[in-house]
Amino acid sequence: MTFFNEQPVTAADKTFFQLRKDIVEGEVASGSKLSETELSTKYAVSRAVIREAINRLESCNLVERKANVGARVVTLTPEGLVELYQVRESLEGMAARLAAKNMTDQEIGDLNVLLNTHFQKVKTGESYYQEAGDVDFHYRIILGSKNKHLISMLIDGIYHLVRMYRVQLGMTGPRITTAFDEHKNIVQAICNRDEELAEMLMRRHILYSKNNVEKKLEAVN
Amino acid sequence: MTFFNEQPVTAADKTFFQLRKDIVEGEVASGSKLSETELSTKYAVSRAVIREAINRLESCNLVERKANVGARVVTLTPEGLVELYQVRESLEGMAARLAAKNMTDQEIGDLNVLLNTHFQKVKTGESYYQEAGDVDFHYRIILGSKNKHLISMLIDGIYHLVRMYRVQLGMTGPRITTAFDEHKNIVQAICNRDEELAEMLMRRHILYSKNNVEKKLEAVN
DNA sequence: ACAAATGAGATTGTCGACAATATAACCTTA
DNA sequence: TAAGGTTATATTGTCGACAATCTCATTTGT
Repeated sequence: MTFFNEQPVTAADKTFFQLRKDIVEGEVASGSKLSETELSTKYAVSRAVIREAINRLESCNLVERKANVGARVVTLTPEGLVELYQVRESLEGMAARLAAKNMTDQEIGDLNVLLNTHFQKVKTGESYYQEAGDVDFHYRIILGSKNKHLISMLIDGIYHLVRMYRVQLGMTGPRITTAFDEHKNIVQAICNRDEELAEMLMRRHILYSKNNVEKKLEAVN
Repeated sequence: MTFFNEQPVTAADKTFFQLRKDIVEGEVASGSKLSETELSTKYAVSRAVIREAINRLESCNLVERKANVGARVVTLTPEGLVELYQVRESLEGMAARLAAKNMTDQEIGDLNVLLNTHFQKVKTGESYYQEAGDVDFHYRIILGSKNKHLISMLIDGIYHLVRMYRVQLGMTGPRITTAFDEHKNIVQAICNRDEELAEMLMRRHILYSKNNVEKKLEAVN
């Protein structure tokens, strides 16, 4: 998976990545306050570095900040999850449309290869698919859109929040084979350069995914 | 117009707003370098404040930053404009869909009132409509979606860049009366709680708008 | 007893100085 | 002369200290 090729260069980068990881994986609790002095001792950097990291986390929608008061990790709610999937439906639908238009034949070929490797794993019953595989599939289509803003909004803007919901609410269940078929149909539409269909199928795919996630959410509560 | 109710509280806020205004309106040239020391003397604040402002501007897609090198104001290109409108089509389409679902009857009533005042101004030939009126219309529907991420992405994320294109490429021409009719139909769909149609009409509206803007862009070059 | 005012403590916001890095001019050498 | 290395300069990154603001407990007055 060629996902996280972003590599830190400054101390603020490292701190940002580390803090983001800790938040997404729940090591820093959802809803908890982010004290600048406390974090600066914990991560052994100055407050200026922490402040920059927190600012970037705010851009990712992972923390909320109030002037002269401070920053808190976002709280996860069913409503928030629904809103997130609504945005995903919209943006990733458009991404699929643009991918059908802009991906090279080479890239589409690679996508088919990826799908085949997933198919092998699904057949042998490996559970690898759901997490990394699904992410990788969506990631490639997003990049395939070749739209800078779309890519930035999805990858930098909401992907980590989606992952935070998945990790912290334990959304790593099945829905493997059906999701695989949906992926296959989306790729087929992209192969055919059918923008309209690619968008529609991607939107449905995310809608199904949302319904599935909501069902699990109800089961938990 | 109740657009900019955001009011600065810290020095970083003020500097951010001022710098954003200067960039959008072209006072700070597109593509120019943002020197931290230079700006700190110009705006009479410390470099820390400037750095925070620049970080926020990066989140708005108004400047691009490279580690250890610095920040530059984004350059405006025809391709960038197309990408921006593609994202708008996607997000504002979804906003219209959600507005048809989530706006209160009161809010829809207010929207109709707004439309009527615009109609009066269009009839008497005032050009006020295009700029502020169009913005206000879209703004209300975005807020009407009641979706936090959608609102944040559109208002904080891309609106100012859209405005930067409009101002600097002189996109303040006609397309008044036809756009008005499109607005009217969108509101009608929202009145009828027809989510499907509201989204479709909004997407078309933005598509037309994009084509119109592109035509002007060609005329300029 | 309750509400508003006051003050102590802690947290965020801002600042100037220093360290690390990139850019560009200059020098060296083939 | 051109290519490569080196130094000088300027810019960004990081730090600790101080100022401004908020929070909350205590006090004060009715």
